[in-house]
Amino acid sequence: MQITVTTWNINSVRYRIDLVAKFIKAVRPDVLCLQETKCPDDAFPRKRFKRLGYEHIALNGQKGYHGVVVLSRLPFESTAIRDYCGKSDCRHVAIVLGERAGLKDPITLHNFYVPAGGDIPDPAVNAKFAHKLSFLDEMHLNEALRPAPSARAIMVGDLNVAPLECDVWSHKQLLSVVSHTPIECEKLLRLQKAGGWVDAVRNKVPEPTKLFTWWSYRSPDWTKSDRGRRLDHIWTSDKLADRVSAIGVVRDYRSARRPSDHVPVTATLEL
DNA sequence: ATGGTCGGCAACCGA
Repeated sequence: MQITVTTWNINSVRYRIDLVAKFIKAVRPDVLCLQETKCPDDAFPRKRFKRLGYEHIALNGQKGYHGVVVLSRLPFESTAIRDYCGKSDCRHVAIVLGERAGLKDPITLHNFYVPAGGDIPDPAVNAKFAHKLSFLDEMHLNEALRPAPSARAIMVGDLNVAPLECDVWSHKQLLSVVSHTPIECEKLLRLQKAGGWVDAVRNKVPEPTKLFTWWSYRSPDWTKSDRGRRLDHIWTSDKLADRVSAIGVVRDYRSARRPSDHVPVTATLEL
């Protein structure tokens, strides 16, 4: 049995619903995890996704900001939402795929949207950066994000950190740019290690090959200089690490009409 | 060195 999982920061699911539909028709992932849906749950385009084959939907959205969702062709056993940093700002949703999806051994899947952190990389003067660091600390300490060595789990999302030198267009020029500062890279890699997570994307596209999933809107032509960053991630628990057979990053979606600034990242698992 | 662009939602916020 094969399962494909996609993560994509869509920057308004309603504004970009046709682009998502196009991606679905081309790739047909079993599980589609979106971030920055910017959509209250009661306004979420459920019917459109059901028609596209995604009958099972785990929502955590709100008006205007942030928001995450897991859309699944496979039925799941349960869903969970957790608040971070004492805020109900819709940055996490989890599901468990189990018997109903045809899996004897269940898989827990977490979908995250880590705070971007603002512009100034100093928590003393920038509350947004302080929030981001606290969020990463809470992820580090959360027992639910430390699966047992025998457990099957997946973590995806816009983690808003490009932790490796080859995850950014220029390591030196981005050392003091939020998303690639040493403190956030260390915190992300620390929680990855503490949870026993394996970077599924880097297992397939190893260092030092550059790989990006995001290009700023503030660049007249993103293809000319290719100044991207790898902010979107797919990790698996150690138990699943050798089950990942393919990774796809579809850069073309950055060139779509009315694109998101992020592109979809897809993992194929052989179960 | 600086400013550059998005979407939501109706003046700026968050990115």
